[in-house]
Amino acid sequence: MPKIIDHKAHSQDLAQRAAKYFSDHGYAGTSMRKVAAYLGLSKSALYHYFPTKEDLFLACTKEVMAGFDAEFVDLEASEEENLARLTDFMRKDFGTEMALVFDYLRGKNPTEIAADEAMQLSIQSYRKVFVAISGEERADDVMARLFGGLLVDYMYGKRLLAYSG
Amino acid sequence: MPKIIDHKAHSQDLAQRAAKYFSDHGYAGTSMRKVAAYLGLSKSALYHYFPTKEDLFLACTKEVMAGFDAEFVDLEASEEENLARLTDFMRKDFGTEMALVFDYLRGKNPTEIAADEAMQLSIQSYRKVFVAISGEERADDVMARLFGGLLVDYMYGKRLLAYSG
DNA sequence: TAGTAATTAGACCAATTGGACGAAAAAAAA
DNA sequence: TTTTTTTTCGTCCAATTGGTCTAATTACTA
Repeated sequence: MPKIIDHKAHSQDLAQRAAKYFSDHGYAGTSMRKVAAYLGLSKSALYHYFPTKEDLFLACTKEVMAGFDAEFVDLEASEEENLARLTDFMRKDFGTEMALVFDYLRGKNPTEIAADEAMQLSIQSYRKVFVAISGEERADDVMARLFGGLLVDYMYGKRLLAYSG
Repeated sequence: MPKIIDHKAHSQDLAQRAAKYFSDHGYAGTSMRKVAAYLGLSKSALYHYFPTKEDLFLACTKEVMAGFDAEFVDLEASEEENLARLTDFMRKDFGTEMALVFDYLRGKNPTEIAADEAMQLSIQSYRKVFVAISGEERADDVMARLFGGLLVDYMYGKRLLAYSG
């Protein structure tokens, strides 16, 4: 009956690519027309996969927040080496991803954030990586230090504080 | 000749209040009409003070980024106490202020950020406070840890990592 | 009181927005 | 081939956008 396309897989692919546009332009700065053009399809086709703009945005944040993997850690390597690799990996998209996160959390109060499934899933999957690298006890502290280093570096526009390889 | 109003002081007051609206709604999500209504004046009046939307936004970021003072530090108190007070103070508006910063930096590359006067002025004024609290040598590290703690706490929706009073 | 300049209000404009809709095109099943 | 269902396209709409312009209002000076 249908065309060959795997609807779900195609949706995820679109959402993943659309995430870049959202984080580059912000939620309100992104129009369905423009993101459709960016993805190379018509507005109607985009609406076929995502009934509303918010549906698309939520799919995007899910894709971004999910795309992180505890297999990243190299058990052979030292903590230093692992943190340096992780830092380099995260630095690439830190600005755009944080912009997306702040857009997503905008207007939510702490209670709502704590209850937000996507956000909590995301940060827990980050945490797992730090537990694997630095152990349960020091994980939170190391995570805060690395995020903070990236944040301050981002605002400086320089590599200064974050570990690096 | 004019009405009594001090044009410059009035502008700054408007910008300071408008900053809240911008960080709550994002740049593209803020319309001149709505922010004018929020400020309690007409759109034309707002345009009288800020010729374009971008002028208003820049004035807002300047107000927010400038509003930080090295006199915050209590030389009598311990480092712990100073950091706890600073954390509590920054936690209040951390989400909205970071949202504004990320909106401001959106699309800029590291070189442009490093060359951006407002951003560099802002982070240096932060840094001064940390130098006063923890000394020149440890200032950057402590700053990164505190920012990171606030960031992770914000994403958790809980007080967990940041120092607190 | 009359004059003058800063301030405000409201109508107006072209462009863009999110979304709805019906019809065309594509590809599988019969 | 014919049917059926998914995917795509282009058009249309009311609402909102940033910004301009003219007219009214204000509060000071003379």
